[in-house]
Amino acid sequence: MNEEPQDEVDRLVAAWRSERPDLDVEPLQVLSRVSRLAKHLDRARRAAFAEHALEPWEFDVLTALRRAGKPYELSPGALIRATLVTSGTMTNRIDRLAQAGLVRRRPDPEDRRGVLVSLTESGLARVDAAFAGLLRREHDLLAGLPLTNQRTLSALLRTLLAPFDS
Amino acid sequence: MNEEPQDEVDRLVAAWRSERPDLDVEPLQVLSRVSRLAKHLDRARRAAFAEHALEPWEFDVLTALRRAGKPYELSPGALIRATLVTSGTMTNRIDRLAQAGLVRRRPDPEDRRGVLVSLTESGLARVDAAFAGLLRREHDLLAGLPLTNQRTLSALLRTLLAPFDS
DNA sequence: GATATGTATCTCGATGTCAAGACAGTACAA
DNA sequence: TTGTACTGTCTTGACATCGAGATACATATC
Repeated sequence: MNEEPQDEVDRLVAAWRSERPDLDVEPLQVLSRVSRLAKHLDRARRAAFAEHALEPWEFDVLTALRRAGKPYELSPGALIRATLVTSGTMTNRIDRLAQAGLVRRRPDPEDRRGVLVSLTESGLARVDAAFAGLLRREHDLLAGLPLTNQRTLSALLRTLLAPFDS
Repeated sequence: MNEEPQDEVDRLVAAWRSERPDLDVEPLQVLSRVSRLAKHLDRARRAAFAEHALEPWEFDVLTALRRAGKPYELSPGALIRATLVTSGTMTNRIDRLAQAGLVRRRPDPEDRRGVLVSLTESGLARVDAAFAGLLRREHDLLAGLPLTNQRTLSALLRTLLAPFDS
């Protein structure tokens, strides 16, 4: 009845069952895997971006702008919502991206509290190259999973994610 | 044919399809959801641990020791492998946990390079309380998903995770 | 048993993040 | 139109992390 452990979470769950047989540790099967997989993905992404001399945080901001479409311009507030970081972090990120010549800041003509951040030519080129590279790598990571299974997986994850994004 | 977006990733994918129709962004359906969900989970965990005055990093180390079973003792190296952090980070974590009276350090009698870290009484009590609280919350997060679906989900995630943990 | 290579842990400096709060500007109700 | 609450951005200080390197000890090879 007992299967061989196939990943670290199988081992982790088995250890808990042995130490705390009174607890229902079933939730870990899903949620610990999500956390651990995300950690591994972070590392893989870091490696992918290194080829384009980009940090993951730089990529996050640049892609948000890229997705916005021409003129590739968003407010810091919109960038905050897109990247799930705090305002202090975003100010710092924009500063450094501007310093690196990848984005530009200008006052919002409609709201004098506001600022608009846009991609430079160089920022656009860099993010497009890095994104293509990332997709190649991510495609490889998923190679072991047939497309039908990928669809099932993303549908289930969407159910879990929806309450947060509502 | 076009469904309503149900989470942030649906919107993100739609934006990419519109901006870069030449690219196959299907991998994002799975992998972006994993990353974003992990980020939300981190926050939820942080909130759960706050009730027990524990930080997530403290919990990570303490649970690794707890799972080891009596005498709740592991080397820093084993803790590093269990938590996916670097050695510098782990030294720092152990220092602070020892300061807080939650773990104890002693020289490894078998290997004079080595050290063994173990839970104190107080550390054991804290981690057991926090773990029970975490499971309650995680159970609630998964409440929307029938157990069969949870099983499917964890099996698919395991397939993705296995190569990393080999 | 001497030398070389590997392993376990710690130290240190740089960095990115967060939380809290400051400040300027906007929106709306009285 | 004045007050009050709210919004958008930035500033600051504390903090956890990482990466590189240092140190001490262990193991393998000759």
